[in-house]
Amino acid sequence: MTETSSNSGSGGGATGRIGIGLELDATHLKILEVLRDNGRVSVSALAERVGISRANAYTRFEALRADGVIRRFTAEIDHQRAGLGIVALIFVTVRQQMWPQFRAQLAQMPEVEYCAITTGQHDAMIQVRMADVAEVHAMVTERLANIPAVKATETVFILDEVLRRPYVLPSDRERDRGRGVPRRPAPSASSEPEQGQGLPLGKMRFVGAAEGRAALRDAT
Amino acid sequence: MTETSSNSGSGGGATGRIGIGLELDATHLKILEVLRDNGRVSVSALAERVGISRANAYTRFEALRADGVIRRFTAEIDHQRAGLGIVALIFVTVRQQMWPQFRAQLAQMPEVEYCAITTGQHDAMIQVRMADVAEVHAMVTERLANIPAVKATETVFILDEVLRRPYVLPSDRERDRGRGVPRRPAPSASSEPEQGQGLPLGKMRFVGAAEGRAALRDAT
DNA sequence: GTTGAAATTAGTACGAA
DNA sequence: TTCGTACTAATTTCAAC
Repeated sequence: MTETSSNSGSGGGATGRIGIGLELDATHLKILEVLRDNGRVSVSALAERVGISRANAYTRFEALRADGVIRRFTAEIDHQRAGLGIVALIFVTVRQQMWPQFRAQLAQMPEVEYCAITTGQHDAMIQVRMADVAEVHAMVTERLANIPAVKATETVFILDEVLRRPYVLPSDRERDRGRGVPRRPAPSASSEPEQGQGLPLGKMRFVGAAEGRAALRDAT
Repeated sequence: MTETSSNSGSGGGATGRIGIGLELDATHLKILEVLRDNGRVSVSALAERVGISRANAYTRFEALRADGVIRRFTAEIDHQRAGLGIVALIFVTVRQQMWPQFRAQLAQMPEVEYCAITTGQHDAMIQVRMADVAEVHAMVTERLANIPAVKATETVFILDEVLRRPYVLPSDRERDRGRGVPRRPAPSASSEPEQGQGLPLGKMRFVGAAEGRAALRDAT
């Protein structure tokens, strides 16, 4: 069997446990880098690119998959050609007691490509792909609106997808090899950059959770 | 050489040419469906699953890649394990005349995973992955703020990524069969709620393009 | 962790339905 | 077009180093 039986992936969340089952070194990151750009390389070619032996590559490759660092392999598809050229973002305000229902309903909407719980004015952002604009409208008004957990929605359309990188890796920024993955988020003291003097901070605005959530209870 | 020399992808965007070079039939969609869920299947296994001969599978597979319907193959990575557990959305207001500069700057930010031009209150949405919250702050205040094209930003953090499907296909909606795509945790009482007819349209809100958005497309 | 050889599988070409 | 088969080249596995 040559086939990589992919695990389900797309999972339960960024807020999950941090428990580390595999210590990632620079070689692991290099492997991830290669596989991200070309998920169909043979392990032999992978070993050659990373600069390790084949057996080592097989071991690490399987370890990464078994440990869940690699969730699955997938094909990136041109949605326009596939018939789903319309992309929309739907920002949802959820009744706080009904999150489980909201999640359950979401799982039954195959046209939803992405959903994240966010801080800020809204509670969640949903990304959908549709054949035309009318379908988006139908989706929002007929399906989302009928979910009791959904208190309100706000929809914007995506005019152009400027950038879509497969999956960002730490090595994208830290080009220095030999350093592994930062095990723990550094305390603000060490990593806090000298945020300088000429920064136009005035035009920046961070939206915390509390701000939007407070108004959420009162609003309809 | 078995390796699929992936094209660059992630490029100019969804607004590209619409010209259809390949008529996609049901078999093509089935192939895409299989490859989306497991980008590393051998063509032999692919042929077996789709129900066509190996030779046919090779032909169609290569046609889909050559025609650009399949942009590339990639590995889905657990960002938490890889050391980038913090996700943030940055909504950017862009000075309309300076859109090309904005794009150019964006291309030089490898930590940006996704960027889309949207209708609505803001002009663009950027998704970034970072090791910690401080890095997001640094990114926004030091890098984005210094781009002249950026007029203002608004940042929200992602608390949980509920759903992330590889890539939605048209066939996802047509199949209500049991083994469809939606195999995500829908544990609780999760059956069909009565999809009533009364649409609570009042709580819906569509946000159209902001003023002067027409100049955006020309400037690109 | 690395190399090398054996067994298996993948990729290609060609003829036939 | 699609299928089936044979041929060639590559990969994976497993062994010893």
